[in-house]
Amino acid sequence: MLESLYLNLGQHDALSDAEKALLVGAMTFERHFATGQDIVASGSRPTYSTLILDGLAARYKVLENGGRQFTSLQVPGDFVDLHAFLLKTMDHGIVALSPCHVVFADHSRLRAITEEAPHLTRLLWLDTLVDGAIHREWIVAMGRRSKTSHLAHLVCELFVRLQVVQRTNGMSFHLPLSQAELADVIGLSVVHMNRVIGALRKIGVVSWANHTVTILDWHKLQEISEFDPTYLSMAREPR
Amino acid sequence: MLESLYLNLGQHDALSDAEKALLVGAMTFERHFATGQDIVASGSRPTYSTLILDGLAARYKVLENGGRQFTSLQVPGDFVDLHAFLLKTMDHGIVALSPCHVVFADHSRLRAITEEAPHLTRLLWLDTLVDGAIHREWIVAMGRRSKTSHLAHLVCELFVRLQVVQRTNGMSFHLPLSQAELADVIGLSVVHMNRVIGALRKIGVVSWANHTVTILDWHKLQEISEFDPTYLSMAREPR
DNA sequence: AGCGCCTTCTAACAAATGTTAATGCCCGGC
DNA sequence: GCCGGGCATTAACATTTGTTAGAAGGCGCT
Repeated sequence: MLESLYLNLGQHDALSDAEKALLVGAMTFERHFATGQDIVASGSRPTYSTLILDGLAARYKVLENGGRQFTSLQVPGDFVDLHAFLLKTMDHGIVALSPCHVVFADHSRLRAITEEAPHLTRLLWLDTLVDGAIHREWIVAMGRRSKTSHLAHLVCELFVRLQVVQRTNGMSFHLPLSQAELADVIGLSVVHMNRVIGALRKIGVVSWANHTVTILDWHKLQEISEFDPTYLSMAREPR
Repeated sequence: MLESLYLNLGQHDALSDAEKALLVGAMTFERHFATGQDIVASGSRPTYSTLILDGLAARYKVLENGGRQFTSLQVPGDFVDLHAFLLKTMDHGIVALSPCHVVFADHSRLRAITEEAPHLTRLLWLDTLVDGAIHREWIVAMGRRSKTSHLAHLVCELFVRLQVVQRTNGMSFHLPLSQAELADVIGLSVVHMNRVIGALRKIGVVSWANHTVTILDWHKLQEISEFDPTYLSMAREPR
């Protein structure tokens, strides 16, 4: 059941069978969320952390003027609120962007892992560090890239992350986001989001229809976005 | 010597004397960096992590067109590259924005802490999680706040973080950033950065001169920026 | 005091992005 | 098959932000 988690953690360093067993043992119950449902509410203090088995979710904050900003997209194999294990209080919400199948890991069992399994602890820590590295890349994209480049970068990132957990199909992947939702990822108005997607299409590097993105020219896409996957720490080495 | 680190980690949960001793034991040698010097180079694989004892530093990435974006500001008590302990390869550089006094912690000794001191490990992990929470807040600011609100938020954040490590003076703090550097924080052109600072001044919520920021109206500043310190996890509770 | 350099600040204009509104398309419910 | 609602797309116009250029201020150095 935890295959995608093994793929996610295992891309950085080898996972032993004992460690896999500890992860299985940390899981309590499973649940399904419908599109648009909150998986974790902002301000809550969960006593478990949520692992996505299938589906797409996102962290978000809402401002007083009603504006919403997604701060991350979460794919299968991601612990969407592993940080709440130590941060305690959620400072943001997490919403299902597609039907999501998740499983909950109890904080008490995660704590036991930190007491007894240092290597696995480091891998979980690393998982949150990669999260931070992705945040930094988003900050750079928002601050200093053109919007076209930003979107291209996002496509590259999602493709690579989904490939790790075997959710790509050739050079295509499913992206169940409306343009309004995408605008809340990039930080744009819907109208301009539409223009930017049109620009990427026009260049001919991607086709984008029916919520399916197909990369037509990976090399050029990478060039436009200056995408360098170093920040995803995909090298398998002792951690 | 590590007072500011104790203040930083200790704001989240109590630090025992044994833990403080472990931290002291992890430190190897000290060093000074001049303004503008790189403390850690992008692409390097450091075998130690750097703790700021005094001074201001920043993480940054540079794009091909020469644009630079800071992805975080680091104050005394911050481990600027604790994440490199597990990420291994630096995907960004770290530069001194003022004269910096730092001390290096060997990765082998940090690793020993993860093997032997679970609670201290969780506090160090937490430190990187707060880092991530700050990143998320920056993403929200870049994506959905007005530039004035973004700058106001930054002022609030820095004030609170500096207060924790006792680097404020009443409602003032020293911010040794040129407007060009500030523009690389917010993601603006220098000219527009100047306009935005002018706007904040005009509203009368801050005075800003000689690299010293004084908050004249905390309440209004907080209102403009919708600053809510929850994300900094300043509550002291078991972690 | 005078010089050179960096930084702040302004102006004028150009480009990017937001807003409002309208159109057409697709898809599910009846 | 028809209707209604959400979504994608486009247009026209407003606002924000960037660019280029230059003036003015501060500050260390000689």
